[in-house]
Amino acid sequence: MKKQSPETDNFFERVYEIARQIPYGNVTSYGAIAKALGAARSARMVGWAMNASHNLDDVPAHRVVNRNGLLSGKHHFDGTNLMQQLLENEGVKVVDNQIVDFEKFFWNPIVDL
DNA sequence: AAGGTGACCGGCC
DNA sequence: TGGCCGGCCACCT
Repeated sequence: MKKQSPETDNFFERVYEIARQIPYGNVTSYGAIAKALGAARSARMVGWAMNASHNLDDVPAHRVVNRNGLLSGKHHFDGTNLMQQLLENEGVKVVDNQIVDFEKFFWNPIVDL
C-alpha cells in the first residue's frame, strides 16, 4: 500500500477530481461520487480511493461521508475528532459523528458537473 | 494467478 | 423497526 502504478490509479484520479470539486462548506456521499463516475454500485471503490487519498492534501476526504451522513471514515483520520473539527470549521454541524441537516449541506457532483 | 479485503449501498427477512 | 446478506469493482499480498 504505497506504490499503486501511476497507470492504474486512473480510477483514483477520477475520484480525487470529484472530491476536489466539493465546494467549501458542502459535503457529499460515496454513492453520489460513484454515480458521477458512472458506477453507482461501486461506491466501495470510492471509499477505497479515499483511503489512498490520505497521501494527497488536495482531496478533502472529510467532506465525503456515507449516504447516511455519518462520518464513517473519521476513524481513518489522524485525530479521532479531526474530521468533525474540519467540518465544523466549514460551518457544517456535526453531532455524534453525524452531519446535521445532511441534505442541506449535501452537494451533488452530477449536478455541478 | 487467485483470493481476500474495503472510509458502501440497497434490498430483503 | 432493525439487523443480515449479497453485489460491485479495483487494489494488495
